[in-house]
Amino acid sequence: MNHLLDGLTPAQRDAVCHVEGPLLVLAGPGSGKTRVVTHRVAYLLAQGIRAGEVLALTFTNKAADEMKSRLGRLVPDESVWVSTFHRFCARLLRQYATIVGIQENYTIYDTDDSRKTLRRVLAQHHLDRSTAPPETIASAISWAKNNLIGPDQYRAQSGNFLGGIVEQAYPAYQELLAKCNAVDFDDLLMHVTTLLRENPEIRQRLDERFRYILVDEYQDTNLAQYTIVRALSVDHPNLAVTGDPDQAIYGWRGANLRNILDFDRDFPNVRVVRLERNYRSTKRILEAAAELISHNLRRKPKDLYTENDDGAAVRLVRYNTHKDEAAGVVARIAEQIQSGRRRARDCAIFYRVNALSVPFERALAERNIAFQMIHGLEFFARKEIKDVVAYLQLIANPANDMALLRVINTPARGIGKTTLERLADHARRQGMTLLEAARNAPSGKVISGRGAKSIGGFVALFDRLVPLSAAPIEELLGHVLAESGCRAQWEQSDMEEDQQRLANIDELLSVGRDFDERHPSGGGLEAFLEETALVNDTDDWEGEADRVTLMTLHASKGLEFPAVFIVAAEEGLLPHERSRERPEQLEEERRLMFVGITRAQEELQISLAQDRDYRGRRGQTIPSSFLMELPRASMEVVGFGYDDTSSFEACQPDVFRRPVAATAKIGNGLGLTTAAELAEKRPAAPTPPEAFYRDMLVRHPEYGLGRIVALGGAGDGRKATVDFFSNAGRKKFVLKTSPLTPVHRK
DNA sequence: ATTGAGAGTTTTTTT
DNA sequence: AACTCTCAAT
Repeated sequence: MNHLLDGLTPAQRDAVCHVEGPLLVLAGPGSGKTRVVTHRVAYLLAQGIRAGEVLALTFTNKAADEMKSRLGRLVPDESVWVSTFHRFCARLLRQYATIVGIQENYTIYDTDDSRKTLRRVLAQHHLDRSTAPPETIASAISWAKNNLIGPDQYRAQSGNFLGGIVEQAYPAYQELLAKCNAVDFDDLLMHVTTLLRENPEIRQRLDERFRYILVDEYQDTNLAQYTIVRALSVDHPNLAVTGDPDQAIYGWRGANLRNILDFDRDFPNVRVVRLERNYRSTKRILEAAAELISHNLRRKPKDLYTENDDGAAVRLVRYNTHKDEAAGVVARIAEQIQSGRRRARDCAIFYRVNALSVPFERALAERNIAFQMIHGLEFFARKEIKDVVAYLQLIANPANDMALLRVINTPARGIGKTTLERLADHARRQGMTLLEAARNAPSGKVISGRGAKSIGGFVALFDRLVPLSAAPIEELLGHVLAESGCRAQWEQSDMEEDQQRLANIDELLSVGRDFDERHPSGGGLEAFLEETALVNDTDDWEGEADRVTLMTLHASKGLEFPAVFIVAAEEGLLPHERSRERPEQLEEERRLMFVGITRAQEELQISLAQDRDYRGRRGQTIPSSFLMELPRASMEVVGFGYDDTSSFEACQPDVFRRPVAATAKIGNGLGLTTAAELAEKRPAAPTPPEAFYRDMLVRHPEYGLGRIVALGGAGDGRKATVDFFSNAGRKKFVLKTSPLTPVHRK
């Protein structure tokens, strides 16, 4: 057992050796938290506690996988249940579904399905023309669920317009979910809290079963998660939570900082361990982080320190334009790679919003530096994947109307909008599911003869697939692809897009095969669907690949890199404009920057551009107010008029003038591209919109070569539709402002 | 039933 | 700038 304690500090050892009773580990960034948690689990097991009594909960699959693999190395023969909150709840509900009023074969709706369900509800109640966008209503419902306010309990404040709509929409939405035998992500948590609250004997049994519970990133828990964890720690209050209030960045998703701040009030006998020594960053970097976060008022002060070297000064750089910023950052990265001092994988670029990645992607591509982005379309959110998975969902849960709507005319079977509306009408009047309605679709009267025939064909297809539901997943998928005609449709097409779809489908087949291999005795369709619903591919960021990483500040939590570049530190972006109304939100933005800074091990640069194109508009920027809160005296400040700190203040909001001399200084001896170099690279005069014609070959800096297949509009509004030869597919551009250039053949 | 043009939207994100 | 959705025209 001694090896578990080797090399630990006294504080870390305290936490690891804590067995009975509540434990709060306040762990600063880079303080070896994961190590402490895994060693503690191993220690518990060494004390004779059975692995089955231990439950470790995380927020993300990535964190769960990380913990699992580190535990696997420490105690190879034991298997502790490590899971995300949602997966844990999904499992429990599979077992206790009927008690909370759903059936065991329930479907988990992702954001997309849940949004569609809500739209349907709004349309039915004629609320869809209200001024409240579905997005807003959805987040209000989500907020209510996370705060355990049920559909019948929701009451709008008088005079609150949005609240009034939500009060109507929420119960109707919930009813429609129930009818489809479906739950959304928030329901997974809310149903479990109901289960535990209304069934004391079940609660007690589970409390007994999970005697030792660990929760990671406790500062990000919302009321529902808090309630679940508390309910399971009544008779056996061996609850160990780890977290850092300064890294709470999910307040906008319902996380409640009070959960961690008041933990000692909930569990009076709590043992509190503080891990404040940082093993990750240089002194200079940690200093900057500490100074910044000290401006938050709503926090428990803490002493961050490190025995690491001073390291290089943190750099604060202002560039002329966003393009200069991208070129400058990338030039610096390129220089480090070329000189052999770093590898691409050592460098990361963080930004506040995804849209800011574009200039960096282009600059990296231009220099042929490999990069990976954590972003965008998740694998299981792609249309073709969702379509095929929807067939499986419908087989598993025939009440799932959303799945039926998705597949009934995919591929096209001549079942149009009118036919569907009548079918839905019929279903609603008869109180049936859409599938039931389709089965006895009254030909002639309600639905046209042709429509009824198509519907009949679909029902027959469904009936052919159902008997195969117990087959291995890969085989079932194969049948679905063949019988539905999806595969044939894509195979016959010569569109690049459809070829890409086939490739994605192959990927899905291999996911199925992998599942089959892991569940040789037949894991069950439901288990497979649960897995796909609760996974997304943000999780498979490859830490191993030798590539520069681009990601949002949010995504950076939990990671570390030798060299970090935080870009676009401008008012309105960081802090984001939508967070300026309330002081708590501003503090959260500050924490977000704190998280970003503390990812850096050796080198940190924070930058901004004086002029930035954003959302199609060009404008002058204002330096982030957070820059004023950094220890500038010990930093290297570049590009703020004169390269010294005193003039920094002159760049604050009211003054924008930039002496011409400063332009040259940006690149001076700092490994950055000089202004002159940048000017050379700037493209020649743009091609006028009229010069483009049909079938013309064009080049896009990101998507590569393509052919114009359609043109529309005139003058500045002239648009072109381009088919790219790469797998970017077909895209549309406003010619006046697009980066498209004609390709001239010799 | 498919296509096109126009309008409106655009934080962060797990699950 | 670019995406998504909606409505109208073919």
